[in-house]
Amino acid sequence: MATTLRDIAKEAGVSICTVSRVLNNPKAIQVRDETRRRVLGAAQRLSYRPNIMARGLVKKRTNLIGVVVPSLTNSFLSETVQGIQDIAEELSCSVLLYTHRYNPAKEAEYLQVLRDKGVDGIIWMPMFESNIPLALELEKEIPIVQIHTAFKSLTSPYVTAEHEKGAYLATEHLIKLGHHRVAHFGLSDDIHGKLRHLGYMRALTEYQIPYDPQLVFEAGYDWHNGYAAAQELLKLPADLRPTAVFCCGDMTAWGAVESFKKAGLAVPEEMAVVGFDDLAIAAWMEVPLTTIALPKADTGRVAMAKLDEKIRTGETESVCLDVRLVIRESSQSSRVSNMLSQVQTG
Amino acid sequence: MATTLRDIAKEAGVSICTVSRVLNNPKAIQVRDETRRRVLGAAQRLSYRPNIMARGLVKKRTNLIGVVVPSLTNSFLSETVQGIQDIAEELSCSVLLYTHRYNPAKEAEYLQVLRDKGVDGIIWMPMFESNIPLALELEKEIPIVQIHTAFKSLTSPYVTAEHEKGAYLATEHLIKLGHHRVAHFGLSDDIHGKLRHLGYMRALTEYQIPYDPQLVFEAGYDWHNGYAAAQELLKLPADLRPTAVFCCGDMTAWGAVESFKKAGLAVPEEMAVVGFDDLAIAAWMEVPLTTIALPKADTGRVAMAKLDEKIRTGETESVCLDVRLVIRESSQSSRVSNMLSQVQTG
DNA sequence: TTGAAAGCGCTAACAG
DNA sequence: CTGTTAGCGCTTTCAA
Repeated sequence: MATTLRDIAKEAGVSICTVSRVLNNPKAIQVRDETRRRVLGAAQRLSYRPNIMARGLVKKRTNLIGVVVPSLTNSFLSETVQGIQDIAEELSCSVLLYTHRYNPAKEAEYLQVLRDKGVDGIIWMPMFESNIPLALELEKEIPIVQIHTAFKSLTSPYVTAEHEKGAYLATEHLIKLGHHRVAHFGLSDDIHGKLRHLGYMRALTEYQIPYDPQLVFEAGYDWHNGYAAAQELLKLPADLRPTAVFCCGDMTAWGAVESFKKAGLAVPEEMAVVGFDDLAIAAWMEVPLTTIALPKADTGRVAMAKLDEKIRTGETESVCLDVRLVIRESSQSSRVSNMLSQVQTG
Repeated sequence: MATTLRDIAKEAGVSICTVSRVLNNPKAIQVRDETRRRVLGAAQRLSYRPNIMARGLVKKRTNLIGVVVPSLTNSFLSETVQGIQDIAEELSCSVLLYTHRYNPAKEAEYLQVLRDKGVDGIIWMPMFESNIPLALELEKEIPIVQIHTAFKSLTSPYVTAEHEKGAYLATEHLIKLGHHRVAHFGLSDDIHGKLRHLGYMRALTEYQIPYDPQLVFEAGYDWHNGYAAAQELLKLPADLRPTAVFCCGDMTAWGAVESFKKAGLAVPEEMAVVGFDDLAIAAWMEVPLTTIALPKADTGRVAMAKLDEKIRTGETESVCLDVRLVIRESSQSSRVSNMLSQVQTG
């Protein structure tokens, strides 16, 4: 059986409460040195470890936070979770992790389970509007921070990123490279997809390039989606074919690149491709991928810090983190990029 | 404030203990129907949710398990964790996740924290021998299941996979394809690396191919390692150059393939490549990668099931899960593979 | 069929 | 400086 305060008290010949005092106030003033030494010695000898549940029961604080995300089999989210963990550790707080795999009922269930477990707070990537009522209920009882996306009808703070701006930067980059027919592979029924599409549109507008709906292809975030969309694109008559495509994600872009290569199109010479996310693979592709770097781990880190603030002070601000255009070779030949970098450094 | 048993008791006009009885024994015999109804009604009305910590305190059971792995930014491990979660959910048990990022001190710390938190059991991917003494101590107090690799000096059961056999199958596959000079990119100071190297050696021996140390290159599991090892390999004089290489991981293989392509070598025609792991990317590469499929999610699922068994019965067996050769195009041209499949189906 | 009472291990006033 | 007391929310004998 684990040793308890009582055991130490007996061993040290003091009261339980004195033991508690010694153990909790690292530099306590209110304990005689001699006593302190005895207690510490006994604790050491009996290799005492506090019972977190008992402590939690009385302090109403578990040092446990819950995380609810759709999945981990997605390097994007796993990096975010990693970021959460990093800060959680600094705050010596543990992470209870739940992945609902895009199942609305599970998302709801996990949120509730987390509340029941008595976690101090929840970091949540909201996916289903159907769970808004539940979330409204929960956020009254427990601090919540939304990540990556946010239901604005909740009062809980969020940590997101400039998706729209990222899409704008990506598209602008292609336009500045001289492309006039820029396609977009993306999703129209998804929050991030919509924002990225919006950024794409804004760039076209600002650079006075007419919007051609034929150049927008529905495609999700998987490799296969990109591959398929590229196949569709290649069916366009030669004179309508775009010379560049902005993809909603790096995996999509990768699939597209493979598809283009298979069709005999050189990337970037005959088809420039830009992705979104800046996953590790972007740098490893045969033609390294130009993309938009999203704050993956940072989102997690900031969210955890905000949650902590919210738990302690009851308040915290939302933030929208910045994104960055990462220029590699899939959008331009290295000759061009060398010229560009000379211009920049010159 | 959350509603407690006391609130319900008052609302229903019964004792706290009766409430507890009703709520815990779904089909209890020992409560009058009328009473049961009143209690259930009150619980409903007050939207009661049990306080897990209080319950845990008295039952000495938290329905919490701990998972300690090196990292999540690794699709291999994130799939395993996903597998653990799947079964954990069925057992309605939550997962406390810790990633130590290959830091021995943290691994030790997390293991202890987990014990302190009062988790019912731990699933652990052991990484550092320096933590064996601690583990020996811990396994006396709390059920532990090792995954992916195992310290045999612990009595804790493990769930691993046939790495040696996988390496054997990969190498054998290349040999059967007619390759006589098969290189190996791998790690010599890592458990999995050693096993894979062993399997490679065994295949050579069984097929009476002399072992040439010049063909073994030290390379870790990252893309860059494969890329670098391939560069080294290409420095060999033409007559010594191997025609095939078995890599210790899919990322390594990917890096190698890119390196070969950049050097003008066609894969698989001039250089056959086989990986290990069967990550999602293996199927997406320009030349889909032949590889060894490891039970990633299954390892997690089985481990969680075993841990549960161990928690409940005190005993459970170790297992070594099987692996599978997945033949794609990086090891053989599609003509050959077509011929092969005809042979198989004919 | 129900309730009273003890206690899980810990913290936190309040006295001494 | 230290001990006494009460209680967190729940389960669980043991009686009634």
